[in-house]
Amino acid sequence: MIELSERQKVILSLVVHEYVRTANPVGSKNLVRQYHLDYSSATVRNEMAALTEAQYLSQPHTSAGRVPTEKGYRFFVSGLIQMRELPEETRRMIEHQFSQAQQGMDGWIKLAASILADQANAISVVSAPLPNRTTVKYISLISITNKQILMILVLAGGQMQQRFLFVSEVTTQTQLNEIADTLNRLFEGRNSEEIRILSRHLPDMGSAAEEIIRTLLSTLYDTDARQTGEVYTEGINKVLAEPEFSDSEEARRTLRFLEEKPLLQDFLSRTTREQKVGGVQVFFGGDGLLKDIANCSLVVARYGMQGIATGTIGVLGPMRMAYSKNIPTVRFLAGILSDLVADSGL
Amino acid sequence: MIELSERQKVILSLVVHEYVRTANPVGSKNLVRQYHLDYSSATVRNEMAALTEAQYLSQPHTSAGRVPTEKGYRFFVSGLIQMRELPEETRRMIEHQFSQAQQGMDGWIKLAASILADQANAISVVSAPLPNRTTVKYISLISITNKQILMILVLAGGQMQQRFLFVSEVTTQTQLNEIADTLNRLFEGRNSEEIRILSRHLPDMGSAAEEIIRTLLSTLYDTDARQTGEVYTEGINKVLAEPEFSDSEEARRTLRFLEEKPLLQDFLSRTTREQKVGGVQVFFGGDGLLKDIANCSLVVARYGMQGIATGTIGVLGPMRMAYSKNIPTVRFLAGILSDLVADSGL
DNA sequence: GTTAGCACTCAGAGCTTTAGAGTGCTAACG
DNA sequence: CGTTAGCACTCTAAAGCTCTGAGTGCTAAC
Repeated sequence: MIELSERQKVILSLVVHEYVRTANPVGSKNLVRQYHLDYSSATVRNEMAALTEAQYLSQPHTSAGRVPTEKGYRFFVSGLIQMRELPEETRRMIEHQFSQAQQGMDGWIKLAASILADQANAISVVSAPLPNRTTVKYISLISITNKQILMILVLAGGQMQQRFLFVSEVTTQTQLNEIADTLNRLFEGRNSEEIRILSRHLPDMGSAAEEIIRTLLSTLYDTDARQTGEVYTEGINKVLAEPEFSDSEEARRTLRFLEEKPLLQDFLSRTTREQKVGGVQVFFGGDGLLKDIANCSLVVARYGMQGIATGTIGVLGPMRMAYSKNIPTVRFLAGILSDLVADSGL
Repeated sequence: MIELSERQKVILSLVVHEYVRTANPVGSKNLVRQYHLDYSSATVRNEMAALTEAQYLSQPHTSAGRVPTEKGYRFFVSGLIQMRELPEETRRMIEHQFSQAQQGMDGWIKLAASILADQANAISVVSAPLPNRTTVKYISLISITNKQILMILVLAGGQMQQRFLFVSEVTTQTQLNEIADTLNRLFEGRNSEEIRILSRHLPDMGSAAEEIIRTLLSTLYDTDARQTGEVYTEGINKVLAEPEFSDSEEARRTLRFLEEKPLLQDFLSRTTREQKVGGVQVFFGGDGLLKDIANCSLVVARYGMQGIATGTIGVLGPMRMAYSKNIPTVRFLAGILSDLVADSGL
C-alpha cells in the first residue's frame, strides 16, 4: 500500500468532516467551496479518485459524491486519538456538575452517562467498575424475620449486591452481628477463591453461618462470571434523529444489542480488558461481536484503578459521529470517574 | 348519549380486535368475512356509521375503513378490565422463571420487566416498591479510610441507598459499628420526620455521628421527594417494529418520555397513588402528563403492600395494543411481585 | 502537475395514472 | 321496518413517468 500524500490526507479528513456534518455524500466542487481550498475541484476529483482506489472512500453510485469507508474513518480517528483537549469551558461545566452530584458510585455513573449522552448527542454506555475477580469489602447481615436474612455485600469498586436467604435455625440480629463481624475479619479483601479455601478450615459457627457463606460464595461466583457490573445507557432518543436510524429495522437491531445486557457486558469486559486505563479506543460495528450494529461505532475508555477495579465508559452512535468531539469527551469523563474511584478508596 | 345495541357492541369489539391485529383501517366487507357474521356488510356499514356518529370509531378519510377512537378503546378495555385470566400454561411458565431467579428485590423487578416486555411485545415499565414516606430498615457504616465512610441504608420495601461521607474526626470500624448499632436501635422503622425530631434530643456521640445523621436525613429527604424508586424499562426494540413508530419523530417523543426518569416517576407515583394494590388501570396518551406520547397507552397496576410499600408495574405500547393479553399479564405479575414484597418482610 | 470544459450518469423530487378497497345511498325484499 | 343487493362515487397508495441538478471521468490546454 502506498502512502498518502499530505494533500490526500487533508482532503480525506475534510471529506470525513463534511460527511459527519451533513450526512450527504461529499462532492468535489462543494468541498472546494466550503473549505476555500487553493486548488480546483478537478484536482480534488483526481485525489478523490485515488482515495477511492485505495479504499478510503466509496461512492454510493457512479454519479454521487464520496462517503468515507470504515478504513477512511479509521484513518481519520487515528489522527485524533492522541491529541485534542476538551475546551476549558466544557471541562469546567462537567466538573461543576460532578461537584454538585450526590455521593455514591451509582450516582456518579448515572451522571457520567447523562452528561456524555448530552454532549455527544448519542447513546452513552457506562459500566460500573469491577475487578477481574471481585473481592469482598464488607458484609452486612440483617435479620428480616426469625429465619430470614438479608445479606448485603459491598464489593471492591463500590458495587453492592443484596440477597435474601432462609436459614433453618432461628437467628437474632445480635447473633448476625457477631457472624458478620467474624466474616468481615476473615474475608475482607478476599476473592471468591480465597474465601472458598478459607471457609473449609473454619471453626463451626452453626448452620446459619454455613448457609450465609454458601450464599456469599454463590453471589461472588455470579459476579465473577458477569465480569462487568450493571450497564447504564442513556440518550437513545437522540440517536433516533440521525438519518441512519430512520430505517426502523436498523434502529431495532441497535437497540436490541443495547438491551441484550449480557452481550453488551461481554463486549465491554472482553475487548477492553487489557486496555490501559485512560486510553480511548474506537470500535467500528459490522463484524465480530458488533456485527449487529453495522454502521455504528463505539468510542470507549476504561476507567478506574488498573488491577483493582475498572469499568468502561463509552458512546455508541452512527459511524458518522463527531469523533473529534466525542473522543476527548470520553477521555475526560473517564478521567473524572477514575479520580472518583480512587478517592472513594474501594 | 344513547346506549349501544348489543350488535353495535359486538361490531365495535370486533373492529378494535381486528384493528389491533392488522393495524389497518377495518372495512365492513372484510369484517363480515373474517368473523363469519350472520348479517351482511351493508348492515355492518349502517352500524359502523352509527358508531362513527357516536364517536367510537373514526375514518382516516372518506373512503377508508374505520379505526377505533380513544373512546372506542375505552369501551373495549372497560369490558376487559375485570375478567380474563392468563392461561394456566403461561402462569406456570412465569412462576417457574421467578422460582429460578436470584433473590433480591432488584433481581425480581428486572425479571418482571423482562417477562412483561416479552409477553406483551412492548415496553415494560417497573418501579421499585417504596412507601409514601420511607422508613429506615437498617443502617450499615463501613470505614473506607480514616475519615471516609460508606453508609448503606436499607429502606422499607427493599430499596438500598449508598452514600459516601467525609468526617473531620478519625473513626475506626469498631467505632462505626457502635454508632451503627445505636442508630439502628433508635431509628429502625422510623421515617425522615421522626428521625429529624429524635435526633434533636440525642446524647452527644461525637462529630462523626452528627455528620452521619445529617447525611442519613438528606438521603431520606431525597428519597421521599422522589416518591418512586428506580424505574426499570425493557423492550424498547420491540415497539419500534410497530407501524406507529416507523415515523421516527413519534418514536423519539416516546423514548424521550421514557428517558426522562423524573417525569416518568412523577407520573407513576402520582396517578396510581390512591389506586388499590392489584387493580389494573389503563391510561391513554395524548393529554395531561401523557401528552408527549399521543397514540400510546399505558396499562399499569400497583403492587406491594398497601400503606407499607408499593411500586408500579406496567406496559407501554401503541394505543393499538393487545389489551386482552396485556391486562391479565400485568395483573398477574403485579400479584407475584406483591407476594414477593410480602414474603421478603421488608 | 493543474485546471477548464464537456459529455455522461443517475438518484430523487414531483407529477400522472391506475387499481381496488371502501363508502353512502337507494330501492327491493321478507 | 330492519335487512340487503346493487351501484355510483371517493380517495389512497403503488407504479410509472419525466426532469432536474449535482457529480463524475476524461481530454486537451495551460
